Amino acid sequence: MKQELEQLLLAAVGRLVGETLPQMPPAGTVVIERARDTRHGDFASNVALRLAKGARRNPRELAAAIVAALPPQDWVARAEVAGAGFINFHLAPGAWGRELAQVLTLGKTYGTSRLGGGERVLVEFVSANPTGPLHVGHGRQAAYGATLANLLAAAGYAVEREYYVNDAGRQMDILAVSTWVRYLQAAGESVPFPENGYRGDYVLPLAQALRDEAGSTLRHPAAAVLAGLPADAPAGDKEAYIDGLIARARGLIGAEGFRRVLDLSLARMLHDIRDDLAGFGVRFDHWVSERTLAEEGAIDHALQVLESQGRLRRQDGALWFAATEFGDEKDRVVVRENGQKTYFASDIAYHLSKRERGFSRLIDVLGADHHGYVARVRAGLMAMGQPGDCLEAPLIQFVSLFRGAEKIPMGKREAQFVTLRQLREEVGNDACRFFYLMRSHDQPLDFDLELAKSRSNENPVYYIQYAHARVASVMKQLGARGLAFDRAAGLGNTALLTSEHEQAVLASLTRYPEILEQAAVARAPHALVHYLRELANAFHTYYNAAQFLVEDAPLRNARLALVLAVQQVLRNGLTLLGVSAPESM
RNA sequence: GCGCCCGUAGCUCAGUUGGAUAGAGCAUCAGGCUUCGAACCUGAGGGUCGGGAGUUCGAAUCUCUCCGGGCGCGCCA
Repeated sequence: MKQELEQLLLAAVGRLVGETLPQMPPAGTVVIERARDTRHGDFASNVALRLAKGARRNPRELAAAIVAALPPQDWVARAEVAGAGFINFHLAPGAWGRELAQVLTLGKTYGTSRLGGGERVLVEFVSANPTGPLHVGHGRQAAYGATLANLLAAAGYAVEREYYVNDAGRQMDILAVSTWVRYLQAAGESVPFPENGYRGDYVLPLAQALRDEAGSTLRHPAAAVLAGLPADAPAGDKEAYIDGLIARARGLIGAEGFRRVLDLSLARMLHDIRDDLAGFGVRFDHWVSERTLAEEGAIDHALQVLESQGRLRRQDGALWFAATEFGDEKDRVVVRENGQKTYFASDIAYHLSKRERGFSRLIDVLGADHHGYVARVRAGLMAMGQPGDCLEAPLIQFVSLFRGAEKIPMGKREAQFVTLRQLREEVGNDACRFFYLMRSHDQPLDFDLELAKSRSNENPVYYIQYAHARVASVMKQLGARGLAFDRAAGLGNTALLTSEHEQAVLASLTRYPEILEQAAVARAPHALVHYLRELANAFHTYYNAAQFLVEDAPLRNARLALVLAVQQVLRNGLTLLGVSAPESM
C-alpha cells in the first residue's frame, strides 16, 4: 500500500519535471510516511517541502501541482495539501481490505520481505568464554542476537547464527587448574584456592566429574603441588602464582593429564551453556572452536595474508600489524616475543574465515565493554583485502538486576552472580526475552525481577499475550454459539469496517511489514516490541468498544476477519521475539 | 587525557534518512464489568527534550561547545 502510493507520487513528480520542476529529484526524496495524526489522513508526504527550494516555488503551490498530477486511484479517496505544504492521503473505505486478505492468506509469512535479496549474513552472538555459566548480561545478548537474526531472515537475508568458542587461551588453562585444585581439595589435600582462579560453585561439579572419571590418578600431595611456587595475592602476584600453578600441574600430571582436565571442564561448561541457550529458545547453526581454527592453520593463513600485503613488521622481538594504517589508534602485536600468537591474531583469522566462508555481511553482537576492539578487527579485515564496512558490531549495554527498588550486586569475581539459568527459572522465558528486548540495545537496562514475575497490570509482557488469547477466546465463544467463521464472507465485507476503532486497528495492523523492515534495517528488535504493544492496545480498545459476535453475519465475519488478522500478526511478531503466543492464559 | 555510548514527564523509556500540537507504560486522580476474558478500557493532570550557540522554511533529531553519567584505551582473553 505504502509502496504503491510512493509509485503514484513518483509518477506525479515525474510529470512536473521540465515545467514546474527543474529535474527529477534524487532517489529517496519522494517518500511516503504514515500520518501521525488521523486528521492528516492515512499517509503523508513532505516532498513538496523538500523540493520547494530547488524549484524556487512556494511549497503549498508545489504541493497543489503534485496533487493535480496524481493519477487517480479508486482506493485513494483524496489527496490534499495541508500545513506548510504536506500532502495528505486519505484512503477510500475498504482500501485496507486487500491487505487484510494478505494477512489471512499469507499467515505466518505475512510481513516478510525480499529486502535482503538473499544476501548472506553471519550473526555471531553470545560467544561467552566457556569458563563459567552464562550470566544475565549474556542473556541480553542472546535475546538480542537471536531476534536480530530472526528479523534479518524475515527481511529476506540468508542468515546463519554462530557462537565462537574461546577454548584456546590462558583462560582455559585457568579453568582447568581451578577444576584440578577443587579436585585435590575434595580428595583431602590442603591446597589453597588461587586468587585468580574461578571460584564459582559451578567448578565443584567439574571436580566431582573428574574424580568419577579419573579416580585418584591425578592426585598429588599438597606439598608437591605448592613447593617453590611464588606467593599468591595479596602478598604476591596472583598472575605469576597461577601461571606457576598451571606449569606445576602440567609437570605433575603431564601435558596429557592436564589436557584431560581441561577437556573435561570445557566439555561440561560448553554443555551447560548450550543447554541453557537451547532452554532459552536460542539456537546456533555453527559452534566454531578457536582451538580447531588454530589447529587447521587459520591463524597462520591470516598472518600469511597480512605478510603478503606487507602489513607486518618485527619490532622488539614481536611481530606487529600496522593497524594504524587502517584507522585503528595503535599498531597491534600478533605474535608475542615469546612466540605465542595473541588473541587478536586468532580473532582476525576468525573474521577472515567468516569472509572466506562466503558471508558478505558480518554482524558481531558484542557487550558494550568490547567496543574497543571493533576498530582493530575492522583494520585487520581491511588489511587482508576485505571491505571494512562488511563488519558491524551492535554493542549491547549492561543489565542491572533489581528486586523491586533494591539493586542486586553483581560482582564478576564474587561467586554469587546471578546466572541466566537462575533468571529464567525465576521469571520464565517469555518475560525474560520480552524484558531483554523491551529497551533499545544501546541503552543500559534495569531488569526488575519483581515486575517481570508479577501477574499484574504493571507487567507489559501479558498485555500482548492477552490480546492474542482474547481472540482465541472469541473464536471459542463463536463455536459455543453454534456459529462458524466464513472467511470469504469476512474478506468480502471489509468495507463494513468503518468505525473509528476498526480503522485504527487496520492502520496499525498493516504497518507490520513496514515495522519489520525498519527493525531489521536499524538492527532494532525493540521497535517490534513497541509496535506489538501498540497493536495490542488498538485491539483492546476495539474489543471494549464493540461486539464482534453480532447477529448481522456479513458484519460479524468482517469483524472476525479483522481480529483474526490481529491475532496472526501478534503471533508472527511474538514468534520473532521468541515469546510464546498462548491461546489462553 | 583520548575514543565510543548516553542524558526526553515524578519513575522506566519510545521517538535520530530533520517535519504538523514531543509520545507510551508505571505512579497519581476521576470513571467503566446482567454483554465475546476487567491480565482490559475511557478521561485528567504532569515537559527549559541536560545548558548554550549554530545550520534552515522547520531541530529531541545535524554541527560546535560546556555540564553530567556509563564503558573502553595490555606483547590479557
